[in-house]
Formats: sequence, C-alpha cells, structure tokens
Amino acid sequence: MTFKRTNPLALAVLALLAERPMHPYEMAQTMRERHQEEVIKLNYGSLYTVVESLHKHELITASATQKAGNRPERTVYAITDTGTAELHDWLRELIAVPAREYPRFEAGISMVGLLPPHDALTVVEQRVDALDQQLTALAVLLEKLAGMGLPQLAWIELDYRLAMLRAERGWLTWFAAATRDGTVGGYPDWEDRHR
Amino acid sequence: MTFKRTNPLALAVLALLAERPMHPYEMAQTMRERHQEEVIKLNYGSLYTVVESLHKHELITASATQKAGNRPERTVYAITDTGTAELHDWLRELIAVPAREYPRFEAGISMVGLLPPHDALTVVEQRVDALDQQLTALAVLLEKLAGMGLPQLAWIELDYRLAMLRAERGWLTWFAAATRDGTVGGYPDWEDRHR
DNA sequence: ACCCGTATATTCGGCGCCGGATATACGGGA
DNA sequence: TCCCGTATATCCGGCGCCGAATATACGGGT
Repeated sequence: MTFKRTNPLALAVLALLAERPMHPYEMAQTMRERHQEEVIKLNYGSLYTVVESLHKHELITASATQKAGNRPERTVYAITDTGTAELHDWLRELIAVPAREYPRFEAGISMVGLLPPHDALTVVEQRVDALDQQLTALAVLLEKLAGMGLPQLAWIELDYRLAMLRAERGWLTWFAAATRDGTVGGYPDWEDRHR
Repeated sequence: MTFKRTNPLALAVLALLAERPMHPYEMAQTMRERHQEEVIKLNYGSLYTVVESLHKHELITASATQKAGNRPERTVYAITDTGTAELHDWLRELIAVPAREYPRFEAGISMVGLLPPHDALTVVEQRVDALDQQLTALAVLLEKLAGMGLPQLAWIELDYRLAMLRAERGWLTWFAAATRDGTVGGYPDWEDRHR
C-alpha cells in the first residue's frame, strides 16, 4: 500500500526531520515552541501513529538510542530521500489543489432557517463578537512578530487567516443586517413558520 | 455517557427526522436530492453508525417494519423531544461559537518557504485557477437557483461560500504578486536558501 | 539523604469513520 | 420466462485518531 496523505501532522514531521534528526517527543516540543500546533492539530497519540506510518513506508528511518535502561527509549528518526520527495510533492499539492473541507459553520448556516429569525440574529451576533476577539488577538500577535524582526514569510499563514476572518466577519454583518430588516430573500415565510 | 457533537451528519439526520420519520437510506437519498451532501460529508457507513449513536442516546426512536423476509429491513426512525432540543441547541452552538478547524491550506502555506520562490509562485497560481473555476461554477448555480424562484435563505450557505472563495482568491493574488516582485517580507533570504 | 511534583518519552485501549461487501427487490429486453 | 443490470437497504472489518495511562528521570526544597 502506498502512503496516504491524510493527517497533515505527517507533513509537519517530514518538515522537522528535513532540518535534523529528532525523536517524536522532541518534534512535539519544537512544534509547540514555534506555535505550529495552532496550524496543525497535535496530540501525542496521533504523533506516534503517524511516525510509525511514515517509518513503515520508508519515508523516515529509525535509529534506536537507549539512555538509562536497556530498552531503547528515545527512538530518533531521520528523513530519507523518498521522504524529502514526498514532503515537497505533498506541499505542492496542498497549495495547488483546493480540498473540500466541510467547515462546520457552513453546515450550521445552511440550517439557520430552522431557528426563529430573532434567535438566528442573536447567535450570528454572538459569532461576530467572537470573531472580533480573534481579530484583535491576531492583530496584536502580528504587531509583536513584526516588532521582533521576524520576516513576514515566517508568519504568512497568520496573514492568510486574518484575511479570511475579516471576510467572514463582513459576510456575517451583512447577513445580520439583512435578517434584522427582513431583506434576506424568503424572510416572510421564515417569520411565518415561527409563530 | 452524554452525546458528543462530533459528526455534523448527526445534525443532518436530526433535521431530516424533524420533518418526518425516515429510514437511513431514505435520509441519504433526500440529502442527495437537496445537494446537502456538498455541505455535510455523507457516506453510508458513517450514516448508519451515526444513526445508531443517536438511537443509543435516545435522541431518536426506532420502529422496525419488515418488508419481504422476516428480518426487519427498513428500520424507520423518528425524532424524540430531547432530539429536537438537541437539534436546536447544537445548531445555535455551531453558529455562535467559531471552532478551530485546521484547514489544510493553512498548513500548506505555513511551509511555503520550503519551496523555491518560483515553484511556490507556480502552485499558488494553480490554486487561483482552480478557485476561479469553482467561482464561476458557483455563480452559475446561484443564477439558476435564483431563476427557479427559490428563496435566498434556501441557499444561504452558497452565498457564504462565495464570499469566502472571493476572499481567498484576493489574498492569493496579493501573495502571488508579492512573491513575483519580491516584496514579501523575507524574500532575499528565501531566494538565497534555494540556490 | 529523601520526598514529590514536574518534565520527559512512549504505549495502549477504545471508538468513530470509511469503503467495500452483502443481500434482496425491481424492471426491461431477448 | 429467464436473465442481469440497477436500485434499494444494511452490515462489517479494518484502521486512523485520540485521550488517558504508564514509566522513568530530574531537580529543588527540607
């Protein structure tokens, strides 16, 4: 069986091992230090399964080094040539080809007609507030990173997220307004269904 | 154990059973007819496990009706009062509270520095092309739906997706331009690393 | 010297998800 | 009437993911 590009955590592992050999726990630490865990979901269980999978497909190699007992604790892994190739090819694909992601909010908003208009308005406004908090937090963080002299390329994904958050906020405020003054298409029916 | 709001497919099931009792296969058919499967990931395996989970938590009830053999094929389910409550509460939460989703593109773009600038530009432009296709397809669909006289509220999630696609396209063209003429922060280093 | 909370490093059991396999009914053509 | 492709309806085995459990080392306070 050929390696399946499911869990992006595997991509992070390949990227880390492209720098230098590491053991899984060290990978996790490094990801935390660099705030990568906010972009790629990380937990220990998945990390070890993903590493084992990469090893099975010979994208990485294991060199056991024991420390205190005689059992090999701290298994250190290194990337192989096919692993490097996989890293770059996967990365290209991830950027070039948009993937269907099924965002949960899309599912939610598609059923908003099930809520009474007044309740719908309330929850949409709550979401706007939450997004505003995220936006200010993100703006502060960007300010700080730029002040530290870090290049923009090092936090480019935050720049992207900022743009997307702003867009979502914009759409939400439009929808809230259209709900408030009943200009959203189908409003009369919507109100009638909830009396 | 209390019911866990993981798979949004369970929400779709509750919403369908809020209309009328159904058996799982019929739910799938209905979702397909209404193009709900483009918003909520649907496959038969998950559907039956999700239905069983809802049943176990008494959010829906089963009424077995046999057809030909003596085994109960076509098990018809109906929503309970707690099920209806769960539907509405879950829906509110889904809209009000933004959830961390870990979009794959964010992971990809965060590592774009691993690719040579020229290659990065290429794949970003490929993504723009792909998004353009999605955008025109979506515009055509919206035109058609509006022409059929369907209320906007019935396809509000497409309206949302349109806004988000446009925002992503905008950010990508900015990034492509900034890469092309080397104005993205950290470009000199980026180019140096790939000689 | 001893204790114990924290950091280090990995393992494990369970469970949800998925694609494919299974089984039966229906309907149109030779 | 018989055949077989399609539609109907569900089940099942495997696997990836996750959170909790496990085990050992380290270090500071008394």
